[in-house]
Amino acid sequence: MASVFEIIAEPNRRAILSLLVSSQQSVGEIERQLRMPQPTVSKHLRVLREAGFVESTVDAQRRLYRLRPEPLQELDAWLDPFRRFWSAHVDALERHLDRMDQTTPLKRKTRKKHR
Amino acid sequence: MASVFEIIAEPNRRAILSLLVSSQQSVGEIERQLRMPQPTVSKHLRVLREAGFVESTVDAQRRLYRLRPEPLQELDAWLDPFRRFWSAHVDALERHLDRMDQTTPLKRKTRKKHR
DNA sequence: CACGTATATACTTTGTGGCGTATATTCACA
DNA sequence: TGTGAATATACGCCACAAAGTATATACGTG
Repeated sequence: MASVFEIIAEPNRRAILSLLVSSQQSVGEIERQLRMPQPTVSKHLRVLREAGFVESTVDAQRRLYRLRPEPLQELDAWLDPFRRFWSAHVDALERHLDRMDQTTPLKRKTRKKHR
Repeated sequence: MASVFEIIAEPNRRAILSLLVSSQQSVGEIERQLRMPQPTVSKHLRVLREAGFVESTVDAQRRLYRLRPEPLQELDAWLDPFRRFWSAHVDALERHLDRMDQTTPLKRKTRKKHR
């Protein structure tokens, strides 16, 4: 399992990531909050760790897992060209509507600029 | 196959999406540019279409596929809390380095504000 | 209306990932 | 040092998705 995309394709892993966004958690805490069996949690954490999504520190018998930003930033970067695509689309739509404003000056709400 | 995440987990599908970001393409054009067998292209396009990533119009025997923004915007929205997380981290790091600047006024390059 | 092109679909096979169950490891503490 | 808690790992099983091959469908053109 290589890519960022395959890692986050698994719902339980996404749940774990979302849980860790607020603060670090031990395996047991994750297990309880997400109601999933302990081996499942450990196995997914292993995958996440090896892919760089999380890191852990030892606290006696507990391991505290916390988020690392890099892999999700990579995903964010992948989205970039698509963002350009859809903002271009919004622009085109707005130009279209503005043209309609000129041709048919009716009771239309004032067009607001985006961003 | 339900979620946006599972859809984009497949490398060939990501390749198709990246190809369509510039402009719409027929199945044959995709087939040639990505060097993948025609049934493979058609099957992935089916998945992408049913998940709302692409739409097609008929041009005689050809079908022209183009991108639709919604599903990837959904992914973008999912990333939101994580963006807050890592920008908080950059802030903390900067505060830390700024503090070091005060305590050890050495030959450090001038700290630049981000964003 | 026969033929070639473009695309979609059906069927089978194969590889892989996730889960459950059991067990190993590590640590604190009595 | 033995016992229980917390976590990790090993193994077997099953579901599912991707790919390949073959075939069907739709359309334009001679």
